[in-house]
Amino acid sequence: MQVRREPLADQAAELLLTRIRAGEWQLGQKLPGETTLAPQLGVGRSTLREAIRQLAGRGVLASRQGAGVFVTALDVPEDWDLVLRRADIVSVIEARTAIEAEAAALAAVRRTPTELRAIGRALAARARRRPDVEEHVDADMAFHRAVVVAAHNPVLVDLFDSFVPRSRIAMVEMLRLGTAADHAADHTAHDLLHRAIADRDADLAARLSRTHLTSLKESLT
Amino acid sequence: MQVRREPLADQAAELLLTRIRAGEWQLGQKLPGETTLAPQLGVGRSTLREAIRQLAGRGVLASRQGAGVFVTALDVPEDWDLVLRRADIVSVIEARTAIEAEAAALAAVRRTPTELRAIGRALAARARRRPDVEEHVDADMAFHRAVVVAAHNPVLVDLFDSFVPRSRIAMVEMLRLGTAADHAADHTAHDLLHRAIADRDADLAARLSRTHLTSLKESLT
DNA sequence: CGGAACTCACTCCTCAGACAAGTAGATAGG
DNA sequence: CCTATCTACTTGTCTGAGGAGTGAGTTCCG
Repeated sequence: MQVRREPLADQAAELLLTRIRAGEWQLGQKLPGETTLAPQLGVGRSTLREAIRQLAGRGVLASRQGAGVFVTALDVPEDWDLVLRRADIVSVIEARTAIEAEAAALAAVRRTPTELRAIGRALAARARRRPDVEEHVDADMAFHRAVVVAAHNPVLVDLFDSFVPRSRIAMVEMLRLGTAADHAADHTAHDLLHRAIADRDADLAARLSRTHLTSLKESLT
Repeated sequence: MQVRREPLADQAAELLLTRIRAGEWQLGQKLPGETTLAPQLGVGRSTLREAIRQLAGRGVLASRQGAGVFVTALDVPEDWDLVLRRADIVSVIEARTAIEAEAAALAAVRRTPTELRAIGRALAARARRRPDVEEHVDADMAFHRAVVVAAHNPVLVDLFDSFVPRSRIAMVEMLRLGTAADHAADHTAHDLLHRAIADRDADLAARLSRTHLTSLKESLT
């Protein structure tokens, strides 16, 4: 576990948010002035201002020149996509593992012939070599999505879709940074998953999904 | 309507957002440096920094010291809770199965002694008979949540929490409509899960979670 | 030739100080 | 009592300086 050095402004924002949630300042009330609050938190005034801006962007605070900074909401409608974007990539991959393994098992049982064909087409598209990294990642995502769609569960599909942006960024980065991508082994793994779903082998499909994503996780740490 | 003088930082943030949405910088790409962008927008560096912080709070931008400022999203999207409320309860339970089975396996590996004790306490509280159906459901949810928390993965916790309201409604309904609830068998199933996590048996923990939720799903159809 | 260690330019991060602009309560005058 | 002004306090903006992390190019060694 790496000790990530978080910017002071972010720390200050989090600290403020906890104090707001704790009820230190009621809704609509004014916070202490910047010149009071900054030394109290042990940061410079500009740093505190950046923290306030950050919370303002999230809708928690609002400042009025000459008057002060006011609390506009105590309960942040914790936007789900925001959580994902901020989250550690390892946590995201683990959640993806849960979703996709389950979906693969369900897909093996429920897939229609049409969906099976769609998975096969996505697999073929994925196998084509591309010079552009992003295109390859997109093709990979399309294959995985086809599997999830075949599970006939809209909740799982929505979950998968919400994971895509965050995973995409991480995978593009990983491939760009020359992490040795064993294309051949990668392709056989996907091919096996395709066949397991074709054979209606739910257990194998889940296992294959799991091992594939686990190795992805390990290559990211 | 009076000409409301908007702070420069807010104007800069809006301007940046429109340029991002216009596709001037792709998703995941780096923005020009502060020293370049500030004069270009006609504002000071600190003002630009506050604008960036504001967008960071909204999840559109993310800055990494030494590297630059990157686009993390082009738009802030839909409401997740709405999707769940509309969804079929079977789909929700299936998604819960995916999440909780994975979480149970991780919890078996990662749980601290404190967390194990918390799970035990939740189990004891759950065992106490209650006249009120809702209280029993809440106690059950608390137990399952304790397991997910022990998995040390904030994404899984948030996912679980988002499933709670919908699941709760369904379970209360089910218990009210006299669906034979075998309390004794139910309790032993939860007790076994507790022990599997105590014994660090990840495989067993996952299997127990899965069978428990599967039977719940079948009793709902 | 290949890879590891180093250098260095570039980036964001933080602080301090100064002044401008706006607000709201206190105050003085009608 | 009402109004206009004053004034202390607040946020807004800019500048300049130095600290710290990143990543690409370079050098050095086996």
